[in-house]
Amino acid sequence: MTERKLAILQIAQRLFMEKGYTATSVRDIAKSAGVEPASLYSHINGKEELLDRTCFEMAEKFLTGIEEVNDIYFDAAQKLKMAVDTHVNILTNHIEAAVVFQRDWRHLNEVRRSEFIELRNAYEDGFRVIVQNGIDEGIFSDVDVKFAALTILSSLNWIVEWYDPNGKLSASEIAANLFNFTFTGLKK
Amino acid sequence: MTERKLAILQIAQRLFMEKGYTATSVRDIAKSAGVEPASLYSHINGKEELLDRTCFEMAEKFLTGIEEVNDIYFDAAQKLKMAVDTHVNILTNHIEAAVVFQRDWRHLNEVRRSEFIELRNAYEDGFRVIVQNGIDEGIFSDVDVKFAALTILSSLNWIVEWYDPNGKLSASEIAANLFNFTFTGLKK
DNA sequence: TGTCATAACGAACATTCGTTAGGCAAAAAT
DNA sequence: ATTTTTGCCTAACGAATGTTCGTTATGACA
Repeated sequence: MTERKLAILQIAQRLFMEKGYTATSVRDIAKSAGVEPASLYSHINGKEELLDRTCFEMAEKFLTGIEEVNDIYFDAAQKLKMAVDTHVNILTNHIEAAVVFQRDWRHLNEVRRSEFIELRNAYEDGFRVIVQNGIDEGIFSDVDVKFAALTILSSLNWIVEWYDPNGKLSASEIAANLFNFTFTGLKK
Repeated sequence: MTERKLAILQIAQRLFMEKGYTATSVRDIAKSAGVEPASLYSHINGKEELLDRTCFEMAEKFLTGIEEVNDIYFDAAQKLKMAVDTHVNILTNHIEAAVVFQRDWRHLNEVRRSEFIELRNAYEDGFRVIVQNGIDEGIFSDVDVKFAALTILSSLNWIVEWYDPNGKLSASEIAANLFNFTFTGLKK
């Protein structure tokens, strides 16, 4: 990906975050890039490519993260800590892309949307594995695994709605708080 | 509000839920209502009215709920239980409107968006009061109040992303699970 | 010097957008 | 029985949508 193309992608992500994918026009993006609308098409295939790249690049980051955690660590408490940490880090380090990833994946075309949902399910599965591990190890209480994983992910995902890079809580503080909260909610 | 107007509003809410406010056209709504686009304007002032009503009617429901809880109950644990219960009930009983309320309030016009955010803050404040009560009563551990309230609300709000009226978990089971999880995460 | 790739341009494309105007038939109110 | 209201219609509006077109200036490389 060219430097210029990357710059355009980032501009688009910022606008998508601010106004949403559908409400952001190609002309908006062009204006922010200081270029005529038609000129964008020297770099991209179309508006949807910008959404597609954003969603799938983020999905890959998340998925790689959870796979590493489940590969490397053994103890469920450690795994949970690392998974939360990784999630919060990816999210806060790419906040614009993360917001788009969370909110606008619905506007992918049918085929890509299906693929996206599969990746998302795989990621959720990674968290279910952790919860199940904890139960098997006897350190988590015997909760509904699916529900617990979903609730943890709720807290993690909602961060995009309030995270402020200049706010008083740093990414690692947020991660620590969230691990503490979810772990206490789970442990026996 | 006329019967017909209410029907149109509900049709719009279903479509807004499925495709998002911006991606739903007046023609889509008209088609679903079995009517020509122009005919809708006998009943509504414009597309935005449908979004506006949805957002503010839901906001009022939530706000009334939390105010009642904080008025009636005394003990923080009871309050939390009732607040979670009320939230889950409003949400599951009006799932289409709830989804729109969650996702599309950003597309309100500037003035109404500000008003909406104020209501939302007031609601969050209601939860902060509960957490603070619990700390003062000595039954909750000494957490960051703002952060805790936000995390609880994350779990509650994320329900709209996965709730299935025909799923295996009923609204009251969801509420019970969520209270259990958040309460355990908070208590000393 | 001639050839090619890059990145931009202005103009235009067909389509869709939310909305308005004006009329017409049936139902409700007087 | 006459008037008014209701609910819908067809037709059209101006604006905005994503995208394609042919062209051009620039600069690297042969």
